[in-house]
Amino acid sequence: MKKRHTITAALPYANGPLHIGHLAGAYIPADIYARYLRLKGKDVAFVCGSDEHGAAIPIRAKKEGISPQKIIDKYHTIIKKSFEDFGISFDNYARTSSKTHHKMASEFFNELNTKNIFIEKESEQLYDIEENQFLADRYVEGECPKCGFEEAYGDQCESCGSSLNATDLINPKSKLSGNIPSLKKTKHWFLPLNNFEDFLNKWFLKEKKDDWKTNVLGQVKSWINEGLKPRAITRDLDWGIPVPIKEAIGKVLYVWFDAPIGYISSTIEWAERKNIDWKPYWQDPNTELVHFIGKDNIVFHCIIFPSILSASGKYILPSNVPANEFLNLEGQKISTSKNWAIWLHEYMEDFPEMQDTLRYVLTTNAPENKDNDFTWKDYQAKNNNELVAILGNFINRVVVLTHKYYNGKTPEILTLNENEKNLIDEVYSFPKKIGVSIEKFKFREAINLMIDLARLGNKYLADTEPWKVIKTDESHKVDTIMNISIQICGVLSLICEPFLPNTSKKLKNQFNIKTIKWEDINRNNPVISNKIEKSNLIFRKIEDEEIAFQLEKLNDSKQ
RNA sequence: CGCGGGAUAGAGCAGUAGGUAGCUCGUCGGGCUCAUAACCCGAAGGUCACAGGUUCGAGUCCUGUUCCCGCUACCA
Repeated sequence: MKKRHTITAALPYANGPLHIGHLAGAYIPADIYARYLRLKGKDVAFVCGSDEHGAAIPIRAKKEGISPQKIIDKYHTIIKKSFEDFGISFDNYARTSSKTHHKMASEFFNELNTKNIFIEKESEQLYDIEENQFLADRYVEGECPKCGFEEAYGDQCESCGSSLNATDLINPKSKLSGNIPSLKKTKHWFLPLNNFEDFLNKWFLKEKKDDWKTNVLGQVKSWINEGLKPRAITRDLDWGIPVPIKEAIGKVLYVWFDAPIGYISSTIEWAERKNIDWKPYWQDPNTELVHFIGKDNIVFHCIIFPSILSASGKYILPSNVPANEFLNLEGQKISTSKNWAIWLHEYMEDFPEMQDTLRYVLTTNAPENKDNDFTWKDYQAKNNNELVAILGNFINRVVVLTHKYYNGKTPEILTLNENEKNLIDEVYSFPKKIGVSIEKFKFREAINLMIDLARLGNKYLADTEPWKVIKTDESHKVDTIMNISIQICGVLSLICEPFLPNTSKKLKNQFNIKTIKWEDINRNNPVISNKIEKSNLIFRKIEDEEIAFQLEKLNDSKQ
């Protein structure tokens, strides 16, 4: 029985397009992991989808003067396209507005409600009489009591950053009508996380979590140690999944209650399409569940969602949550509202066919342990000095030499000396080493190893100098040199697949290599064919002007 | 304010059973010329945020301080 792996990547919120931070934080690492496991022959379900509920979407819709449905349709389409462009290989990309998801989330609520897991509490909340609607904190605007900023939200002041209660605001106004909100009683359903402290403690103590990232583990432990409180999982809002009980008319499920369930509904959609049972992917204890997220989502994936899953009793828990830190851009925080970002759909227009370059740069510079900075200059340097000069150039050298000396036909190995035997051993040790790094979620380390193999190839050519040897080559030494070099290219074409899927495809075509299982890449099974195609360069240099243009564009669009 | 993470060569990062500080890029010098002026070799460059402490010995352990990021429960 093949081991099952359920891999999730954070559901992107469908109120804006994707930027490089999204890619670096969750989607590229998740994609590398999923592709690698598939190459190992594992049974993988890699799922994601658009998160289309929550208060921010109707607010955005109102601002743009269109319906919330239009907003989510628009951004779902853009987001989905970006994932396809960048080769994020989801088995299914769903949306939380789907029927499947509404049904699943409602069932979850009902199941836990029937089991009396929730508690109900009444509280007073701001209400807009004219709109006949309760106001989520985000719907209330007013003067910040701490800094005096006049457009503070009910939950937070964007100016001074303090957390607020909507009732603290001076001169509060409804964002819907502009009216002064009044207070009205309302009832909500709460998930009493305090009842889950024992479960969470056991879960974290029983299983050794030494392999979890310190940032994730530290955060989770601190939350548990501080003591957990009940958390409201319903909202007074008209956008979302209706709370599926009679007495809760006009209320919807809190977006963070339904969103993680979206991973499950996405898996269900996929399984239905494939006509297989989805349940083992979420309920078989032998399945390994991994959530890829950014550090802002740690509490939801390590405390709240596991509590919900355990309350149901049928589900497995994540075996790891390798959350990344944040990626900054040119020294500043990426910000959608300030338009300080590199949008993926714009990148594709400016750098068509160069998605692997961005994948490469974002992987080598991934914020695995701490916040990192993306700069255009670094992007250019990594492309020109590493992808072009080391990987692309090595491939090109081998292709050119093979065509020059052998017309594109692969020569045979005659004899191997001690150095070459060792070299071949080393070449075929890379898949294993890279696999170890990927399984530890050290993607930066893994991709550097991949480039190291190209370095090894360059060094081998420099050391053996076939262009000199060929002049007096009575013993056909060059045959062996080129055969080994071609094998290195072959191995590269296979092991770069998780990181650079487009490049891998090109290389496999050029060297006539078929995809084989990761474990089968070994010296008993030389990765080689008898013919090599001539073809275009696989990477191109990026000129200074292109970088200057991007920097200018970035600064011009800043708001 | 509380909690968690981070601070290491010009830049980006590794580095815990505590034992002469590493990698990539950049810079400088040399070699090679098959290759996208690419490749290969060598060198320079760091009081490991700051201040104390434990120790024969601290980037690594302890205490305090500073700065950056996140969380702090109705933004997602």
